[in-house]
Amino acid sequence: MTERQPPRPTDAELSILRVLWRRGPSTVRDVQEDLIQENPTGYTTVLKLLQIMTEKGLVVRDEAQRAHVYDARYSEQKTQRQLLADLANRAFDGSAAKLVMQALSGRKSSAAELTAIRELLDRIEGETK
Amino acid sequence: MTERQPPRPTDAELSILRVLWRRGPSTVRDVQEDLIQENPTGYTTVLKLLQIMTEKGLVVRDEAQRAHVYDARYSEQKTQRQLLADLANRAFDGSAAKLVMQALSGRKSSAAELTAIRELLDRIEGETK
DNA sequence: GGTTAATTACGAACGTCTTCGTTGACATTA
DNA sequence: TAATGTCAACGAAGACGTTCGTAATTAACC
Repeated sequence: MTERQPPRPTDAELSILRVLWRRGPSTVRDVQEDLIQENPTGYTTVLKLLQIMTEKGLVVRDEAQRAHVYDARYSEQKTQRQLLADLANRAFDGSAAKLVMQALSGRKSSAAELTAIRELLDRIEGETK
Repeated sequence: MTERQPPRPTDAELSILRVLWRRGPSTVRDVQEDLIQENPTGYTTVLKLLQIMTEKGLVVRDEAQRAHVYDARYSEQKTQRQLLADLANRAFDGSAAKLVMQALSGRKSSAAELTAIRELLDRIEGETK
C-alpha cells in the first residue's frame, strides 16, 4: 500500500494553505491573524479547519508545545500541479496543453511574462530532445 | 444592474455541461444516457441537477415540448476561462502566467502541442505590438 | 493556591452537493 | 377507456463544508 494521495483542498482550506506557504510553520493564532486581513475569520473556525486538514493529511501538526504548530504537508508547487491536473481532467479533456492555450488567450499577460514562458518552452524542448 | 455572473459549476454539474457542449441541446434522457457511459447516474439525479443548474443560470431550458430541452448557457471556452481565472485567483496569486508555467512544467506535452503554444504566443505578441 | 488568559477539543447549526424514491401529469396504445 | 410508459416536480436523505459557541485543559501570574 502506497500513500493515498491527498484530497483536493476546499476553498477555505486553500486560503489557509496559502498562509502556511508564505509564513512557514505557524500556530493557529498566527494563521488566524494573517487570514483576518483578507477574510475575517474567527479563531475557532481556523482551528477547526486545521484539525480537519490534519485528518485529511493536508497539513502536519507538531504538538510539542502547548500551542500546536501546523505546516503544509505538500509544497505550493506540488499542490498547484495537482489542482491543474485535476482541472485539466474535469474541464479540458485531460489535456494540459488545451488548458495552457485557454489560459494564455483568456487573460493578457505582460511582455516579461510571455518571455518567461517562452524560455520555459525552450528548456522543455531542450530536455526532450 | 448588469447580469450577475454565474456560479462556478460543481463537479457533477461540469460533467453535465461537458455532455451538453458535445451534444448540443438535449433532453434529460439524452444527457443521462450519455453520462451513464463514464459514470452511472440515475435519471432523476440528472433531472434534479439540470433543474438546479437552470435556477443557477448555468443552463437554459426550452419547455415547448413535453420533454424539456436543456442547453448550456455559456460556451465551453467561456466556462473554461472562468474556471482558470478562478483557479488563478485562488491558488496562483491571480497570475495567469504563473499558472501557465506550472501547467507546462507539471505535465509533459507533445512536440506538436508545444509548437501550437509557441504559435499562440507569437500571435499574442503580434497583437500587443 | 487561586484567578486569569490562552489553547484545544467537541459538537451543533446551517448551508450546499449529490443521489434517488415517490407522486402526479400526460401521452401512447391495446 | 383502461393499462402502460415517460416525464417533471417534489421532498428527503446522507455526505461534506463552513462557521462558531461552549466546555475542558493548560499555562502564567499575583
